Amino acid sequence: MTKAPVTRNDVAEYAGVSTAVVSYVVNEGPRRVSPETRERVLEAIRVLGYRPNATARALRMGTTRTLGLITPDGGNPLFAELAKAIDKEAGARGYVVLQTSADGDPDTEHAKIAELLTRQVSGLVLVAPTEDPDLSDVDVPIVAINRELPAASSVRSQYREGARQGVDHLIGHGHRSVGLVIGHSRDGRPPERELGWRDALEHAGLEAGPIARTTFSRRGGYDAGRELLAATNRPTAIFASSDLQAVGVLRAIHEAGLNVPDDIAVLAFDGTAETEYSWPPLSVVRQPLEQLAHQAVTRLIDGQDAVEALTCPTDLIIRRSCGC
Amino acid sequence: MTKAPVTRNDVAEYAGVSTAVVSYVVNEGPRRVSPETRERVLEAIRVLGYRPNATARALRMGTTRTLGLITPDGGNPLFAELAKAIDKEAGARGYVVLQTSADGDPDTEHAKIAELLTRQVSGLVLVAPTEDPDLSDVDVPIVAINRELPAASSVRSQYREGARQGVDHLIGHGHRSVGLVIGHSRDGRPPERELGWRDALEHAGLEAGPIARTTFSRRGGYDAGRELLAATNRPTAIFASSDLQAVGVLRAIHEAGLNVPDDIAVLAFDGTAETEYSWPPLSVVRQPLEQLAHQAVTRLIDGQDAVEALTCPTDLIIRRSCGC
DNA sequence: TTGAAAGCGTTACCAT
DNA sequence: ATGGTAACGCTTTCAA
Repeated sequence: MTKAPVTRNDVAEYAGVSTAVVSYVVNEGPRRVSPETRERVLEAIRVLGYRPNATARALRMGTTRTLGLITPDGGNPLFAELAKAIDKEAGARGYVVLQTSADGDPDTEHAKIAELLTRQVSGLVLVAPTEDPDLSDVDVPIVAINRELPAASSVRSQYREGARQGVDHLIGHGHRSVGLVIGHSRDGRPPERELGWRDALEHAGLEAGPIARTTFSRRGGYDAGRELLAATNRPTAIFASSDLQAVGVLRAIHEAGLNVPDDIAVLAFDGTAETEYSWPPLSVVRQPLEQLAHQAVTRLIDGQDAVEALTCPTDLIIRRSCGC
Repeated sequence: MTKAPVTRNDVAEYAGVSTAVVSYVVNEGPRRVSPETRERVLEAIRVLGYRPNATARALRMGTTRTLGLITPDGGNPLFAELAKAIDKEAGARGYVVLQTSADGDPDTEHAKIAELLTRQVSGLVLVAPTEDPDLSDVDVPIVAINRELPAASSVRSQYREGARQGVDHLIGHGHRSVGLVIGHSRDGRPPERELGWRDALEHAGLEAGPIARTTFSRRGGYDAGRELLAATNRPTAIFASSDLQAVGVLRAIHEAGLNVPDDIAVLAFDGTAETEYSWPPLSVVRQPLEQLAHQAVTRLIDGQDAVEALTCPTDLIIRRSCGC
């Protein structure tokens, strides 16, 4: 259980070589090692159960090969799925990820960033939404996902285009009034998804339907759903800007004794696994989480200084809630 | 963006003291420092933007204050919520957590364990279910959550008692036939939750209802649900051993045009957030994730060698799917 | 109260 | 092809 750790010194001694040689065989470089010596070292490593100490290596090399990931809430399925994708990408590159939640609180996020920097992460992934943190003294590459950060690279889903495509689809079903459930604007400007919703309506010559602004949560969606249902101009379709909200909307509709999609159609943005088994299964505009993860990790590790935002197209997934 | 890192040496120089003194003030020990010197050092730290290098510290101290966490699937809400709870507990103790998924694959889990050990984690949390890994050369404390591991401490939800309580509740509603949706047995023995289900039935003098064995997934639950509905002895209530499965069961029932709970009652084990907004909201036996997390982290950090299993009681949460 | 220096496990340069 | 060794940034003992 708690044996004394085997160091590279022990291996060298056992194999009758210098520590440098052990290093050469462990790292397959930078110098060649004769086959027989190599074999001896390998044998020593096996016998002794030697495991290289990544901490010492990191100190020496100046890189931990560790990524830091901060999401607003690790318990949120969207962020959990994103995190999983990031871990997978990182793992494929020999990186490991320190994941933590900021609880949507700027101070907490700031503290977490500091902690991760102290831990010498090689790069930082910051996921929306939280207020912009102070990044002035950050000395590692950062990429923001679904979030615009001054002086940080950013990778995003095409919120606006995706939303528009989703709402277009709803309109295609003949709906003339499409309600919107969306979060509160963070920076005073209307959120991208709201813009996409407007784009679609406008293009179809329709009036903007009722809007319910609420939190990005199931509960928020539920409240918003009730609000929309109670409105004098009750919409015949609802576009929810997140899965969580959509699920809440669904509950509100069920409670009202209404049917989805016959009485009201629903379409959600995000497309986490949960939506596939809601009742009815939700048609969604799916965020390309794997792509976002891939791009983010690639940028961080390969250090494309490209600070310009990269946007990834979403995917319209048709299920039952839209009326297809 | 990429400035040269400020070391403790720079601080010492700037403050006109030795590096030892800087250490004393940063760590508030082990020696006292005169107020004015201390102030100079603090000032230097502030001006220079010095951030201690945790890697070097870890090397010197022999501990990284980092926990490793391996779940079968970080995208699974249950594990995501557990991970969040663990991160919170760890964070409160100044620890940070390296989280990764094993995809339910023993080889992957083994590889991840090796990677984390190389990273010198101070402790390892292994979450069920995967086949037992080889832990022989692990030299850090391990705690298994909801999983029995030879030579590892373990913290678990009271599966059997919780299941029994849930099924008892169903029986209390007058159900005489309670079906079971459960995973495949991993070690040949019947799973705890199945035992609990049997306990309740037996105690009530009821026959064991139909059982559908499937995967721990929404899809698995859906298939199992259809199976149970098609059975000649269709049960009037179903106990699902996980949220994911319950959600699948719900879908199968809806598709069959049946009503929950009027035609069939459903009760699930786990109690993740998703169940609160399913339709209808699921009554659940909730796993005490925060407690599990707290106990696991405490054991790891404080190193209670107590290898005996600790079990935490579950919580019966009544919502609508049981018929209350 | 403060400073010098050893040493944690590596890597890689410079010798040999 | 291999060995000796300095250095990475830090903590802490020992001396002053």
